[in-house]
Amino acid sequence: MDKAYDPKKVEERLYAEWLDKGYYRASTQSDKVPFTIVIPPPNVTGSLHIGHALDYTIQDILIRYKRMKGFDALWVPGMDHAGIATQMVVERELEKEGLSRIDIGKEAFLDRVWKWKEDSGGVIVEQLKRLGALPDWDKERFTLDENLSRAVRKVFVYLYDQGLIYKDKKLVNWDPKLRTAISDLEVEQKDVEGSLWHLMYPIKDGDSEFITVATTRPETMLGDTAVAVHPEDERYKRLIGKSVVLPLVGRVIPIIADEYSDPEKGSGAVKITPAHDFNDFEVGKRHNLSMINIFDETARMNEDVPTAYRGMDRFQARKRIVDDMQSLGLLAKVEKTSHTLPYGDRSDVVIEPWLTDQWYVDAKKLAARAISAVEDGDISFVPRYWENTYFEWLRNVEPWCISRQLWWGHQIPAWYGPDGQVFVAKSEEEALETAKDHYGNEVELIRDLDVLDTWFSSALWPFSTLGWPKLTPELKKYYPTSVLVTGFDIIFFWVARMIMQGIKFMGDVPFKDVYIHGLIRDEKGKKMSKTTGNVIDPLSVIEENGADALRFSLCALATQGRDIKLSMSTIQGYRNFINKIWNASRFLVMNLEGYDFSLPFAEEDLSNYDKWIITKLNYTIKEVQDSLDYYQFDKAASAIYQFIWVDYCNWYIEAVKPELYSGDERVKQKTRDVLIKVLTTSLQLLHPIAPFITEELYQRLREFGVTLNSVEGSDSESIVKSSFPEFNRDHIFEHGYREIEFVKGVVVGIRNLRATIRVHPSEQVRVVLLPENDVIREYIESNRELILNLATLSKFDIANSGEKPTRAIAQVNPGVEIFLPIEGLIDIEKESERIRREIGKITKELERAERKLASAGFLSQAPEGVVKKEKGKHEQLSFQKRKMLEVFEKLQELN
RNA sequence: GGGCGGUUAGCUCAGCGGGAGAGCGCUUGCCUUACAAGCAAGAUGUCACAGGUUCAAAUCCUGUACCGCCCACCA
Repeated sequence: MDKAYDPKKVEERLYAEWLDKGYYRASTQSDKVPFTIVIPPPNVTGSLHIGHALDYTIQDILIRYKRMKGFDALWVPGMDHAGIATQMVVERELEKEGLSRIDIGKEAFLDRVWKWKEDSGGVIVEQLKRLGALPDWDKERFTLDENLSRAVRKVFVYLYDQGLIYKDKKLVNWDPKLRTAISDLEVEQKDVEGSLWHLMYPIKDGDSEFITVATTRPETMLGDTAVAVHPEDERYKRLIGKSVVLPLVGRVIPIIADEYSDPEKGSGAVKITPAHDFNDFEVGKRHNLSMINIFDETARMNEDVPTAYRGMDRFQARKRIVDDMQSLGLLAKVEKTSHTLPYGDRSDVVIEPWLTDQWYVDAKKLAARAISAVEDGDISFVPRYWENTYFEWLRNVEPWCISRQLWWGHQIPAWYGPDGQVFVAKSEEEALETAKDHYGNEVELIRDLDVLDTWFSSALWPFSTLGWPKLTPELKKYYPTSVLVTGFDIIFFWVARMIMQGIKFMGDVPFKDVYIHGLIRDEKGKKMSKTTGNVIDPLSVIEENGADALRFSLCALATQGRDIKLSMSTIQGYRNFINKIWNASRFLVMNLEGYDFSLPFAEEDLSNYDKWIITKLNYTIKEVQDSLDYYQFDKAASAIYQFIWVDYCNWYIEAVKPELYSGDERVKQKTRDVLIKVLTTSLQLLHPIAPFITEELYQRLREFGVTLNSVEGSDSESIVKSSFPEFNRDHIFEHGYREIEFVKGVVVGIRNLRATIRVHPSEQVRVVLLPENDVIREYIESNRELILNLATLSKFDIANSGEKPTRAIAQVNPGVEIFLPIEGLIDIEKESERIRREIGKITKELERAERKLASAGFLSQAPEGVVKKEKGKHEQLSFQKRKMLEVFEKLQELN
């Protein structure tokens, strides 16, 4: 074996093998209990970033874990067509050729998109493989697949028939760059510095009288149809009912009274532009105001504004209007102000409220059951506090605008007759059929040009990927899925909508748990972004350190309820851990030559440290299982890390080396067996997190005859299919465990003394141990060899009380005094300082124990076990303190 | 304006009613035949602050401060 682990020599080969052998497959034929995850489908335009890496690593860990636990584990992979994102990519491509989608037309454009998808879309799928993720590739889905599209149409028609989807003409968030409506969720509020312009509107027939309104968007004045004041506002009461002449336009518009007008804000009078402001729209409806649209779809001034401004961009028009108002002397003042503006999350341009016909989902009606599903515990969020966020949003949910004026996506299944009558149907044939009935004769229909919001189809993902609307065996077996793993940023976009649709169409929740992980940030806590240049690219991390190191890092950092700060040095630390396992295995392999696995050993052959490591292993198994069952990935990782590195490598292997090199074949046999058993079990515990190295090492050990049981039976050919270790109460050896823990303390004590006087490791020293009682004397006696070996001593003496060495440095452990006699001079000052510090520490703890034991309340009200423990602690501490004081006195005598 | 999360070692974070922990970093000594991507030993804390509950509080409650996020509003 190489001296260091080289992931490059391993990962690609093993992944190909897993594919080849079909380990990823779930099967409806199997009678195992299903465990299902559907992947949050990445955009077809996407490439793997570190956030994906976290999301998929967690899912792969769960799937691999459950598969080993004997579940029929299904992980459905797939991609999202990502309407806007994909259309933008292809449009940019066209732009380079000097073309626009309008130039080539819809048909040709869609052909281009599909071609793009075939050629360069979906690279993320290949990258998933680099990560070691092993979903069921046979079940890969795409949101525009025929069956998924069928599901979309069926859902649309059904909801339409129930009145839960409807068409409405009102203000929407209009993205003038993408030229489409977007939903509330796709609007980002940003703080910006702007101006507040106070405009003077002349009162009609008023003697050069003006009313002043304030606005941050002066260009919208061209669409003003009223000025509103508060009915109780004394300043303006007398003007109510009068009119103003809208400057630049000349339109006469009324001054109306409406509670919406806030006397505290601006001038107290507010211009009303019903076609371009959500609040004004409401005011307009209340007062029957006309709605004058002044923008075209790109937010340029249209034909309904004075000639001077026609065709102007909105910001150009703004400047011009302000200038014109100023020259007319109608600009009262300009204030600097900071306010928030709506931006499109994709286009990053300012959104305009625009009056259009759009399709809406009545989300409020669907929300009720989605709320109760979580309230009733049919779905649990992990961590739980996300439920509040979920409730808050759903309880105040607004109609969901689902139509998009794009080309790439699911075209809305609605057709219009000659008179504008709408026919919603699953197919054109059906629509024609219905239309024929309606009109009494055959007519031509025109299909709605809009497509659906991408999230409309992803909301169906948990059941559409399993075959719905067909009642497939997959749908029956794997729905509802077990857990959804995702980030908090799409709780509204996706999670809530899946729950609404799942309950509506399947009559059951789409998943039982929702594990919400944090966002990955850079080491300083900043969001990673390409423009800041602080991104960690998972693929180059894999290239440098291997997929296992990346996966283990992400797992170890995946604590609940916190964002993750990731740095390269952290990853390197875990890379070292992966390498450590490699070397421990290498050590074993070096000692396996000519070894016969067929010879069993009996439990009575086990030494106390065998029992100690087996006990530790069992506790670790329990810890790992419990942690994974409750999505505590960090705990699982650290339990394994601690066990393998500290317990197994640093203590057990070191303790066992002499036996391994001894001539006693029986002992050698036993030791190798324990070493191998513990290592392979550790590899299994680690496998869900670090699949490559564990498989590689298992394959190498198999060459020596090592085997693992598979979930189906004996001798698993791969660790992927091996059966996850189970906690075994019979393998908890309390006595041996405690004894070794004591011995470890003695060893550390001796090493500590050696380090204090800087004895060279190879230099042999004599040590005297003075046990407090016979039980401890026996412990020491029976572990003599172990102590000698681990503390690198040639011998030590066990003294009786009264036989303390006079010239020695000392250390007091619970139950035993440790002396290291010194030939030369002791640096009394330094040594005194060390002991003083020790005594100080002990004293502090002792005082606390004394205080507790002196409290009547504690003795009467604390549980018995706690009191007993406290007494034991007190006893130990007073022994340590007493003896340390003696040591200290002796030291002073030497002085 | 409403809500959520955080504040523990130099850094990153566990712990969430009964002995303040880990990793990294730091100090010291070691190339000890698995590993220097390593081994051994060590130092480091008003657990943000103020009250309260309790025999017992980093942990539970109330309030404050600061940091971060989400939602809503802004003429």
